[in-house]
Parts: sequence; C-alpha cells; structure tokens
Amino acid sequence: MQYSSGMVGLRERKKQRTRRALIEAALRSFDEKGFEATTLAEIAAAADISTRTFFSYFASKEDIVFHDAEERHEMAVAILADRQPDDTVTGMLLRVIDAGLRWATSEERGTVEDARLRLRLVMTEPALQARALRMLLGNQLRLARALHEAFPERVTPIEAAAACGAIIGAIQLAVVAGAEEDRSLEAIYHTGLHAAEVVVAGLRALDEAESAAGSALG
Amino acid sequence: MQYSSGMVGLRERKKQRTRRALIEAALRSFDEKGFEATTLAEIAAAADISTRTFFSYFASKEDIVFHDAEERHEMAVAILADRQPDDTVTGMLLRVIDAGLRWATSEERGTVEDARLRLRLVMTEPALQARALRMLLGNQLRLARALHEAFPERVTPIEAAAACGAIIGAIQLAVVAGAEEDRSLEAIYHTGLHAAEVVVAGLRALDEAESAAGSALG
DNA sequence: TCACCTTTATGCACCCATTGAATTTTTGCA
DNA sequence: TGCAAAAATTCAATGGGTGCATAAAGGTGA
Repeated sequence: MQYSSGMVGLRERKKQRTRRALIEAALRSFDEKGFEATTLAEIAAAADISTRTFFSYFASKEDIVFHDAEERHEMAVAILADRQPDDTVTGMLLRVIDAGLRWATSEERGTVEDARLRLRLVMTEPALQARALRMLLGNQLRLARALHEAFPERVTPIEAAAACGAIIGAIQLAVVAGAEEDRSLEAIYHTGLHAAEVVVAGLRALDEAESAAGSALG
Repeated sequence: MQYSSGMVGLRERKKQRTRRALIEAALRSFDEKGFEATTLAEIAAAADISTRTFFSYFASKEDIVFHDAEERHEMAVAILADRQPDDTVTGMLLRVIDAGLRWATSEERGTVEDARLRLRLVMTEPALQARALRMLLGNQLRLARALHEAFPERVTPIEAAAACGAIIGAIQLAVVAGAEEDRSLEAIYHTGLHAAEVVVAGLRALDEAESAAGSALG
C-alpha cells in the first residue's frame, strides 16, 4: 500500500522523474526570465515532452509553482484533527499558524532558495498572486470547516470562518506589507507571528494600550 | 471643474456612452451565458466597436465586472482620512467596514440585481474570483497605510496591516463560507458584521465564553 | 470654413495558454 | 509473444491579449 518508490513499476517512476524535471526546469526558467516570459513550449522541451503532455502533469502553468501546497494544507488539517480535551481554539490555531509559517519560510523538502524564489514570484507575478490567493481562500474554507469540527461546542461555522479568515488574513497582509523592504525569511516568520498575536488579542486591544504586542504565544 | 455632463465635448460623451454600452452588454451576457462562455468578440460587437478597441476601454475581460471598485475604495480611505481626536482604531475600522458592506450589498448606483449578479459571478467564476482577490489585497494594503497614517501613535505599519487583513479576511471568509446556502443580501451583510465583531473582540474571547457574539457595534 | 494636430478606432499579424479528438507509442501482464 | 490499458504525441482550433501601422474623428486656431 505504501508507495515507497522501490516497489512501483517503471511507469510510475518515469512519471515522477518527468514531473520533477518539469518542476525544476520551470522554476529555473521562472527565476531567470520571469514567469510570463517562460513559455510552456520551453518548459516541455526542457523535460523532453510535448506541450500537450504537459497538461497531463499540471493543469496550468501556475500550478507548477504550487505543486506541494496540498500536503502543507493536509498537515494543517491534521493538527486540528486530533484535538485534546484541554486544547483551546486559539492555542490550536496558533499551532497551525506556526507550522504553516515554518513550512513557508524554511522549506525542508527543497532548498531555502526554493522558498525564497517562490515568495518572490508570488509577490511579483500577477498571475501567480491571483492563483495563490484563490488557493489560500479554498484552504481557509477547509480549515474553517476543520476548526468547527474540532470545536463544535465553542464556535459556529461562521465564527470558525471568521477566526480562520482573520488570522490568515492578518498574516497575509502583514507579510505582504512588510515585504517591501528586503527581508530575511526569519523576519517574515516573526512578522507573521506578530500579526497572529494582534488578532488573538483582538483589535480592541490596539485602543487600550500603546502597543498590542502581548504574550499570546508561549 | 465638475464634470456635469453638459460642458464636456462630444468626444468625452461618446466615450462614456461606449463604456456604458460595453458594461451593460457584458454583464447581461455574463448573466445569461456565464463569464467564460462570453467572448470578447460578442461584447465588442454588442457595443459596436472592434475587439481591438475593447482594450482601450478595459485592460481585460475581468475588469468590466469591477469597473466601479475604485470609488468604493476611495470612500473607505476618505473615512479614515478625517480622523477626529476622540476616534478609536476599532471604531473607525468598523465604520469603514459597515460602509463597505453596505456598498456591496445595496448598490446605490446600480440596481440591486447588479449587486446580486456581481456576487454570484465572483463566487462562481474562477477567473473573477482570482481578480477580485487580487484587487482586495491591493486595497487592503492601501487601507492599512491609511490606517497607520490616521493613528501613527497607536499602530505600527505592521499592526495596521494585521488589523486590516484580519477584519477584511474574516468578513471575506465568513461571507464565502455562508454563501453556500442561498442567502439574501441582508443576511450577507449581517454575517459580515458578525465576523467583524469576532475580530474586534479577539479570538481569545472564543475560548472564554460559549459564544463570542458581543456588543462591538453600537 | 479650412488646415492642422491630437485622440480614438480599426485591421492585421502575431504570440501563447488551453482544449478536444484522433492516433501512436509504451508498459504491464497473461 | 501478444494484447489491453495507460501515456504521449500530433494536429487543429479557440480565445484572450499585444504591437504596429493606418484611417477616422474631434477639437482648435486662423
């Protein structure tokens, strides 16, 4: 049952190799020439397949960049799935956020350069930004559903949606706003966490003190 | 200085008439056949211009749907621009939110049908959703800058971004999540307000009581 | 009213992503 | 080896979008 890469046939191995080749060729080209300037024909040629065949690997040019987004989301949902009796809504949400931010800024499976490139591309290329935002919206919806299922007695579906939308929306905007200056991945990570803390404390807290930097995270 | 439609030349009037014709023809067709199924050629033909000329009126097919989004955003920024000494961050933000929600769900300048159609299109058509999200992100950034300028002593630029991202992100997700059932425009308006209140109170409040429906709004 | 300049509009030739259909090549397996 | 299924290829077409050169108005001063 496990696809441990040794017991699968030639067919599957070849497919994975082509997939890898496509991703690497595309990312290299996006890096050098930009996303728009890179044509599908070039990407396909670099991986030795016809342009038509490209579409049996990815549904669109944009999808190459987000090829591993699904597992990230599954990780987030998995965290919510095993709620313990003494878990709190904010506690679990912050755990999800922390894991997600680490994922985006450290990137275990690829190099750190990949993470940096991806961030740059999404900030720069309109088509990728649009795709990323749509994906983010979809994932937020699923996350909200998972949150409500984890805490059915504390949050309504709408409140779960508000909570997920708020915390992810805050992080997203804070990161984008802070990205104007050249920043390290660590700085981005901390900006995201700070934004999350503001949301946990509530906007009202912004009016009650000079700064809302609290102790939301252990 | 005022463009009162009587003192402008024939050139300008003709341009506005063509623009109107494009918008109306396009929206009607989007409504009847869907966004994707409507081609630029049809839209242009309905307004009696060549398809090439279409692009001197709108930069893309999607832009027709959001033709009046800019003034909405200017209204939001205008609210923040005249902060009074006793205004609070959350108070002003809620005022902006309330105005924006009313704008989207009541639509003074067009019919209510226009508002309903636009919501349906954005929920349904991937291309429009992507465009809407990108526009929303840009507007949030500008709103965050305006918020920081209105309260430079209370919120840092990052906190302003977190606040705007949180409240708009919460509303967005709550509205999208709640849109699965057929809902009236009033119901959408109230869902949005409820989401905003959750954010104002803070996510932590979700853990402190059974429900977080508070009295954030007078 | 005419000549002249500036804005708009158009036609045309492209590029590129994406899709459908028909066909051919590969691979897995009996 | 031979055959069925999966994958890759070829070919054609659609549709959004752009650059460019040219034509048609519209505005303006003399």
